[in-house]
Amino acid sequence: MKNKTGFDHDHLLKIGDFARLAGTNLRTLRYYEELGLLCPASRSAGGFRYYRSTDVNRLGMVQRLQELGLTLEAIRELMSARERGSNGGPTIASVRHALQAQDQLLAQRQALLAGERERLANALEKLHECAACNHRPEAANNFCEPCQLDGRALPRDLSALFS
Amino acid sequence: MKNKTGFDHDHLLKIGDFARLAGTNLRTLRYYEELGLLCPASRSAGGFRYYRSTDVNRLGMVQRLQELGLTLEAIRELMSARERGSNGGPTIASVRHALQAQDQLLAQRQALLAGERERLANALEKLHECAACNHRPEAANNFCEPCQLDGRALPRDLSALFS
DNA sequence: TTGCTCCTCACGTCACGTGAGGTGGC
DNA sequence: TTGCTCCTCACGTCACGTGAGGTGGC
Repeated sequence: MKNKTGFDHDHLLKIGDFARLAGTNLRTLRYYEELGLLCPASRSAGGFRYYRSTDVNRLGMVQRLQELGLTLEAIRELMSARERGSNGGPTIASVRHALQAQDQLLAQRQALLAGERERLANALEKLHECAACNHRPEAANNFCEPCQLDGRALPRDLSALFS
Repeated sequence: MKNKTGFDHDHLLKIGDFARLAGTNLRTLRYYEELGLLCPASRSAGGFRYYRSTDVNRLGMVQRLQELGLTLEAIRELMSARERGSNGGPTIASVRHALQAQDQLLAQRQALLAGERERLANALEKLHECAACNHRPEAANNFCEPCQLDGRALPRDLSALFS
């Protein structure tokens, strides 16, 4: 079960298999290793990277944090769980801190999205009124006469598309 | 009220003032013009860009769509409201379509975020159990003995941070 | 006229994409 | 041994960041 380098590669995946499992590609994995974000568990004598299958979970977290707009450097810091316990691994407290920080980011983003959807709904409602009106806003003025007279501003999301 | 180029620049903003108003910077505005995403309403004889203040709404929509991960090219297409009415402006139908497409993207993202928060909550709960246990998962095995015995896998979000 | 703002190159950066040319592993 | 996978450069791209050197506008 050991190869000639003396390292047991059972249960480890070559980069291609790991990439398929994780839904990413070779270039990205090599780049993440360069940044110290996700390193292979070992290398063969010929330089082949070998990954633990459980590291797909780590990669998944990186991907989800990227969707929130964090840079890879910020992600590395957030996931590094800086304090290390007596066994060399992260402490319970540091892991909790990292998870709570992520939850805060998610909650903030949720609030933004809810606000944006509400604005879109308002814009669509107003657009329904516009459909029954014989005026159209134009880029140059951003108001139609009827709305201008009663002081109702055009919703921003309509202004964005009519100009 | 007209300058020597014969163009009325009243109510128009120079790029710096527009950038401040919109919460962006000069380079970004020039780049968006290059892509045809947001063009100044006019130029002075000396080449100065002049923007309509209402175009901050258009820029805001670009920024919100960027946060959803769309490329600038995809944003340009989504906001171009391709069909144009008899007055040269976009039609009610094309604007409605663009707004509804955005709402779908937002709804999808909301669903993802809700799922992620649920997973984080599960991980934090499990972590609370771990705090009362004298084993710690390690990168090499991803399981502690007690959990391995009763077949409960480590939540992915914990695996991500313990390995 | 002074000073602040604007202009156009043009090179740098981040997070990869995409070959080129060569070698490892079952 | 064959063929598929992997390796390391290294240049390209997207969405800007950041000067350099020069000009416009009230």
